[in-house]
Amino acid sequence: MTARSSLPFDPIAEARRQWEAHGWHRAAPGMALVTSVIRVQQLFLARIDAVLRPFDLSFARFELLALLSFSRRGALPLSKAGERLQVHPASITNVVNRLEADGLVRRTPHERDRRTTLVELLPAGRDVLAGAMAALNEEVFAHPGVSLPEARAIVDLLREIRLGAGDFEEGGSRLP
Amino acid sequence: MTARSSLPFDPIAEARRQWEAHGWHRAAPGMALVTSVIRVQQLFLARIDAVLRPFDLSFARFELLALLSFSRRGALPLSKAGERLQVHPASITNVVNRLEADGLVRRTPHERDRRTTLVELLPAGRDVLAGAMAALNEEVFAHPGVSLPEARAIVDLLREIRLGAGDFEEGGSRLP
DNA sequence: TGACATTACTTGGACTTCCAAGTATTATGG
DNA sequence: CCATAATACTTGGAAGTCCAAGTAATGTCA
Repeated sequence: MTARSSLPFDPIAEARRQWEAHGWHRAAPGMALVTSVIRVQQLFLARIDAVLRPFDLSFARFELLALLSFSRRGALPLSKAGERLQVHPASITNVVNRLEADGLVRRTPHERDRRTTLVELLPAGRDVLAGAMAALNEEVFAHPGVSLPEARAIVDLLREIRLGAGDFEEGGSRLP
Repeated sequence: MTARSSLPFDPIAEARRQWEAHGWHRAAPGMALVTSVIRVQQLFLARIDAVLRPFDLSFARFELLALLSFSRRGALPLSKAGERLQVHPASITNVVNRLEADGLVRRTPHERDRRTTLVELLPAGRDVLAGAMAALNEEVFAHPGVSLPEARAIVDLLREIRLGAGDFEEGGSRLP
């Protein structure tokens, strides 16, 4: 679970020192930022995977179940799901295959557009999701490792990065 | 490269709305934090991979080359490298296999401890690293998508999360 | 209408990461 | 000293991701 023994020093601070020592002053802060984000993501994902393992879910599979449960009809085109979860179409196919094999969702043809396939949340999927959601909320999301104001601050700052990267449009309407 | 079309709204804000609507108030901020970190990591990693592709390097391979270049003798035990890069031993084996096949590093037996294998940076590896480092610094690290004070703020906040997760010990000595 | 582009999904392959188990070597304690 | 534990690395397998290419269906424009 990437839970190696803890180091006697901050590896990112050490890396920054190396960058400065080599004269890469303009890049050092960005390097520290990028490396920090990657590392914290690893830590979060390790915790998430550990919590979801008893439910036989990966985070990607959990996200798809959650997304479907929030949709009006409990069903979405694969393309819409991939767009919302920001993953490659092939990955969606893979995730849906797994969930379908476990009986948590099923594929349904689209009524008008025969290119499109819908993923539909099944009752069994809703049950598994409920348990996984409670566990994740309690064991990970409720204890992210920083105070509430700090969490808000990080989310706001990271939002700027996502916006700058063209992840979404500022101030759009609702309606997914 | 996970560079799907941009959404007309912020998917994380939308998710938070769903959490609140379901009464999961205690978990909503943490959910937004965790999801933000995961998404920004994907964005950074996509940019990094694109820049490193011409050098035939993954970020993991780049990190190992950089780590070796910073070490006094240009060589480290596999175990030390894995510890510093915070990855599974099997992953280090894999990364070293790739770099060795490309002639960028080589394995060397440890003089005293015959269990241990050293990875040694070869001149070809140093050359490739120099180019990749310049490209990464210029094209990614120098433009992380936020201002310098904001970058510092994020690094400091994320440091708290890493520290709380037992990633490293506060105020240790230098010496990697 | 009919060629051509676009969209939606699937498939196969290359990579990567992790875990579990196995081999080899070194350290430890009675 | 020797059985046992711990450490270092490798291997094989399961998952997951992405890309490139392929099939099928729909849209577009002359």
